[in-house]
Amino acid sequence: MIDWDDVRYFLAVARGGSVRAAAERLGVNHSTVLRRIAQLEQRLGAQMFEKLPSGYRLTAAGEEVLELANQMEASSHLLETRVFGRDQSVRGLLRVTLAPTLATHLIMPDLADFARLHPDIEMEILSSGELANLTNREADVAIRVVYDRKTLPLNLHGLKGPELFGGVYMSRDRLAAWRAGASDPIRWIVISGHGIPDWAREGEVRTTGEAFRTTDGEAQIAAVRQGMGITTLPCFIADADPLLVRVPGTDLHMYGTLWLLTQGETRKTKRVRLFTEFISRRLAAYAPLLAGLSLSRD
Amino acid sequence: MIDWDDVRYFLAVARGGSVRAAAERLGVNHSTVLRRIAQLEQRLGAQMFEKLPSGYRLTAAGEEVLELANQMEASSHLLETRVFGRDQSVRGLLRVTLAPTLATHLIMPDLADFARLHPDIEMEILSSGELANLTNREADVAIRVVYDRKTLPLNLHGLKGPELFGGVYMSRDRLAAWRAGASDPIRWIVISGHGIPDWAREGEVRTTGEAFRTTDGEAQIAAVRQGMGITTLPCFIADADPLLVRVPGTDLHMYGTLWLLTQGETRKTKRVRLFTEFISRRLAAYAPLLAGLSLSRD
DNA sequence: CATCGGTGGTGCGAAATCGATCCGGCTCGA
DNA sequence: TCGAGCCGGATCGATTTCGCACCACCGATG
Repeated sequence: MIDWDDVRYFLAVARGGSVRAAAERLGVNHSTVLRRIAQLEQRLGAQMFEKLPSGYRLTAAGEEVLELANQMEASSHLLETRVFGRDQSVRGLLRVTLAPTLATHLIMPDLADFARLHPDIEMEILSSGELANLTNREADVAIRVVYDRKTLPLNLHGLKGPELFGGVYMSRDRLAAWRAGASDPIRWIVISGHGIPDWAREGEVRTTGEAFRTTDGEAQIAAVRQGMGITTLPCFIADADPLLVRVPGTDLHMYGTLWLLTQGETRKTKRVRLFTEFISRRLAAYAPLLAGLSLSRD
Repeated sequence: MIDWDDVRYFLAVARGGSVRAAAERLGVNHSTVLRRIAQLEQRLGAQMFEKLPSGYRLTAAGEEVLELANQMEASSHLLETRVFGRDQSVRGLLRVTLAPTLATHLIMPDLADFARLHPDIEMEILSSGELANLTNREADVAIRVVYDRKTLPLNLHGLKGPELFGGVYMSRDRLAAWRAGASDPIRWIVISGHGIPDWAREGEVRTTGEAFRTTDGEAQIAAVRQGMGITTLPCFIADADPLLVRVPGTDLHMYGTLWLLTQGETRKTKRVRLFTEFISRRLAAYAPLLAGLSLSRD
């Protein structure tokens, strides 16, 4: 096997026309160039230069080598430019994964702010349903709601965020109608696969009929806004929605805790550190909202 | 400027999955690999591997490097083969890879003849189990048994040889004992991982008990010679063995076709042409033996 | 629980590489 | 004609690199 670095010396000689010129360009002693060219020729079993008194001149074989050496150089340059300082510099790609509801209802404005603040960071938001795998480097940072701290993967580094509370909600108009004595059925709205938590059944308003099942959270919100019935929602979504009110007689309940998760080596990069610091400050500011304590308008 | 040879080390680690595996593949000490990877990462200013207890794993930056390192390797291989292809002298190295059974039981005498005929050609026979990679120039010529022509690599040049047949064999003494009424169990002898082909089950002699499994072909032959039972073997091996006979009532079956494979530029060299012409003549002469038609002694 | 085979990491002495220097040959122009 | 300024090549001591022998760690295994 040839020493790839010898090809670099070969290129310098082919371009400089002499061993000494190549040595100067490479910043090494000319005897080093001499030895490495000799080594390359010996390993390839071919003469690539005519050793003239006026310098080194490419042979026919050398011309062919030159072509492929140029290819190697091109790849090497691409390699360097693409990756050089990738970790230290701000410039580069940052992938963030989070739950869709968090993205659309809460922190998308903050992501936008961050992107505006750091135009060199190419951002990719992965909020497509299921959890991305940090260990496989599908994402660099994950923002997750964790119900039980013990379920956190041990190989990830976690930064604890504020706690997230949920409540029982219904349409403001529907509640008014119910108070006025309307007898239309009020149904439970649930996402398929999920049940109705016990703590949500204690309100004054009684439901009737079968549950109304939706496929995802957005449809669930739409349904409750249309006055379809009662559902449980995170406070930060429902409290911010003027069409929704908490069902009288119900309490809040903790959904879980927000965690910023990063992984191994990627945590050390500048981009990831910038993002985690930024977003954790923003999350901290959201703490009252997330806890359901910001009912200024009600 | 990075040391281009470090990229070669990088490739080995990326493929081997660990520093030690890469070191073995490169034929150097693992601490050397460790140092050169560290040097490359430092010069590029980026982490290319996560240093896990289970080994080195590519980071996102490493994935990008890998792509371009592969390009460099491709150019390097082309460079080597191109130069080698220009070499028209008889003197030099010629590497041939073939299946171990072919080497030991059939064409080693022919390789010896060729070596005697061309003392200036330094020969290297690679018959260590797995297929050598011609594209990486691990070998110049490959002699392979090909079961399906479609599986031939498209980038290689193939010269078709004779067809290879196999049969069902057992020990001559064992068959005589069976005919005399001996009731000792006769077992199937198979190489671990291989099954018993349907076409081999049709003979007069019935097997009993569990299969007898061996790790390689040589052990298989030794077992059948000891009268352990019945097995399938290429005709050119078994017909040449006076201790073995075909099981009555069984037919021959085609194993595949012998192919002489050469690669790109190396095909043009004098040494390779000399060898392929020589060995294909010898193989053609073996055609009856390989087809199982030379039972002069039975 | 001990063991065993795998991993990455670390000093240290040996070995290979490099750099400085000198030498001879060639060319070209004063 | 002769010396300046190139060139490649050889030698030798300094420097870097490498291989070896360890260590700690982890996971599987008996």
